[in-house]
Amino acid sequence: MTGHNHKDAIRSAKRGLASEETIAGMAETFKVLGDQTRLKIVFALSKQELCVLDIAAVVAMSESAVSHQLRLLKSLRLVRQRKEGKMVFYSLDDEHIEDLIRVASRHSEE
Amino acid sequence: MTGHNHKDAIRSAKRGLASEETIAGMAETFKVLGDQTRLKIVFALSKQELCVLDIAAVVAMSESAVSHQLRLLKSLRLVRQRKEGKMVFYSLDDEHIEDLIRVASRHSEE
DNA sequence: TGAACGATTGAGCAGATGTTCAATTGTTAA
DNA sequence: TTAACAATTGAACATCTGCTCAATCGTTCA
Repeated sequence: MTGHNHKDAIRSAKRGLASEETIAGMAETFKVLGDQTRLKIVFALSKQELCVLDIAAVVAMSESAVSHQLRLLKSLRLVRQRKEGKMVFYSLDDEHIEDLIRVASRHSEE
Repeated sequence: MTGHNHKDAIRSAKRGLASEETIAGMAETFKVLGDQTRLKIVFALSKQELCVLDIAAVVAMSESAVSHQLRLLKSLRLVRQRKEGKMVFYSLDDEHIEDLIRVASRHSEE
């Protein structure tokens, strides 16, 4: 009689689940960090603001590729921009992101 | 003379960057959590072990879709399996993942 | 044995993703 | 004004992703 009660297990597991909205938000956050180019950009900006060309140099990607990714990061409010002459400086606009990166890097280095 | 020194900015930003290997590992972790189905599976398993059918019920996906995702989660060692009769019970196999979820959910609920 | 059940697998497909390339915008300096 | 530079944009493209569907495997039990 070591049976498994599906109904109870399902009910209990559903209770532990976050709301659809929260899940969607979390997945979006993870997804945006789940790309090497974007992750490097976020890393680079965590120390200082940088212009697009500098970011491109740091992450070793084309100016255009970086610009596309910055647009995405900006639309999700992870990043903020400041214009100065013909340059546009980007910086992090989300203090939680650095926490996530810290936890994940600890995890990856084991 | 409020000029911007590209060389210095790039050099300094590069220093702050994690190793290619670490970046790749982190991106992979974020990517695997950056999908609603997988995120729900991880959520569900954070409370208790569950068989495939129960997981499918909880995340409201087909048995097949869930099985495919479980295979991926297992290959990345986020999840572990235990056979019992004709059922296979899955559970979390990575204690860091729950930290990440905790941080991200705090982030998403603001 | 064979029917039922839980789980896995592979092919196929539609949609999403990330980069490149070329064109373009806006700003500065000659 | 023109040339050079920084950045952005859109189209095109190849690749990747995640699901469905049907077939299959393995186990239990009638």
